[in-house]
Amino acid sequence: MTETKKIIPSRAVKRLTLYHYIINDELAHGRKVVSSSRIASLLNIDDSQVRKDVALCRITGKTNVGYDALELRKSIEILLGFREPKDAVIVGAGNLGFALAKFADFKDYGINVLALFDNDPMKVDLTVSGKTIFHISKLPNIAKRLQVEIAFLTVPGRSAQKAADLIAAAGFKFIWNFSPVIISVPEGIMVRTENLIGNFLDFVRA
Amino acid sequence: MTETKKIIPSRAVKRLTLYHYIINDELAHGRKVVSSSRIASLLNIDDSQVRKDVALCRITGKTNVGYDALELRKSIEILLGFREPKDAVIVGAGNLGFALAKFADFKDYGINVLALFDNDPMKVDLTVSGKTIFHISKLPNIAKRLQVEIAFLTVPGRSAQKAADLIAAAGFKFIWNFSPVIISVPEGIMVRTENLIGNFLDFVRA
DNA sequence: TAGATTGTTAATCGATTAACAATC
DNA sequence: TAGATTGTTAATCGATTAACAATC
Repeated sequence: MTETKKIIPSRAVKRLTLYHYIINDELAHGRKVVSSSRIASLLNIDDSQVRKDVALCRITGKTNVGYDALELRKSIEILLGFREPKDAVIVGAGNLGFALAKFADFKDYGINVLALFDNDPMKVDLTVSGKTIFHISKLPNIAKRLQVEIAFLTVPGRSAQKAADLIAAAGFKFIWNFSPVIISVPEGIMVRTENLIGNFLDFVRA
Repeated sequence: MTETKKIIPSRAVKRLTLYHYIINDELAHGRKVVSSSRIASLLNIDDSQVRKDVALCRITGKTNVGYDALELRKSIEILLGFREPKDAVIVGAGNLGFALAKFADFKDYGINVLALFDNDPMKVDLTVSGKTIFHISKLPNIAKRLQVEIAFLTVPGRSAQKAADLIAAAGFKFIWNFSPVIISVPEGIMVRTENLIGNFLDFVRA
């Protein structure tokens, strides 16, 4: 097992998600058609880039008009799997964990948060957006019972590796890491580090 | 004014930030030297990529040994401007705003959060990590007084455009947008949308 | 029609990877 | 020395942009 199949380039997945944001907004404003140049100008990208990405959806637009917004939205949802919900748990019930647990938009994109975990006994049994906080020691049992493979790691950097070890031992396959630390995991487990600081620096650097 | 000068490629900035995470960890474990292959294997990238990025720092390693960890760390800090703190405020004092306000690591990377803003009167005058929450109506005054140019936008999607309008009107130059919405701003203001959902989908897509 | 927009190919651009001489 | 690592050039790869015929 070297790599997940990747028919759609990473960049395209990210852009298509942004197109989906835009189409939602266009529809909310009563616009039923959206053109490649409209999307492109909102994102400051090339319009032929948009058309190429849309081609991945296997739909066709109307010459002189643009794309049917509902049709394009639906195609993106199918292509990117918004309609095949993926379960996840959050490890670290701090503010960031709470924010992700409460993030209503996740559901629209097929991300289904089931529960939170923390090592603070004071937090255990509280609920956030209807999701229970469990003690971290329950992670292996509950993970197995719920068959969940995805963990969001929202603990402080100094605890990240230890938490990752627990997550790995509990049989998870994907760790979405929000801490500014590179964690090591056994072969076969995928880690994605959300590099907030790097993104910020790339953004504001003079 | 079309574009900020960009001597260092975006990708390199992000990778160098990750190298910094790694060097911190290596030093914490008493390792004073770090090689390109060590960094590369932790990040699953090519080792010549690492050497190329390091070359941007204008330091040289030791053949047969690697890079001096302290020297490389310092060079990255200087190159990326960690030592020239940038002030910012947070608009939206929800869980995500709180998480960013409390995120201790920001300081190490030159990100200095001064205050938070919210439209909920109940939150006004509370403090988070020593930072005061002000009513959103105070944004123009305080922004001018503090000379701050960067705003982190952490309100829900449905309020994002409205909040962005206030931020733009208050004279900010950079908006780091965490909501799943593409916001429109006047010419001359930079927006970066942190595409969490896109990143997630790119990560776990089968 | 004239004008606007798609779909797609070709050209350009930039980023990653491979290779290897130089070095200690 | 032998082995490991850097620094750098060349080769490859992939992504973006330009261009334009086809269409309504």
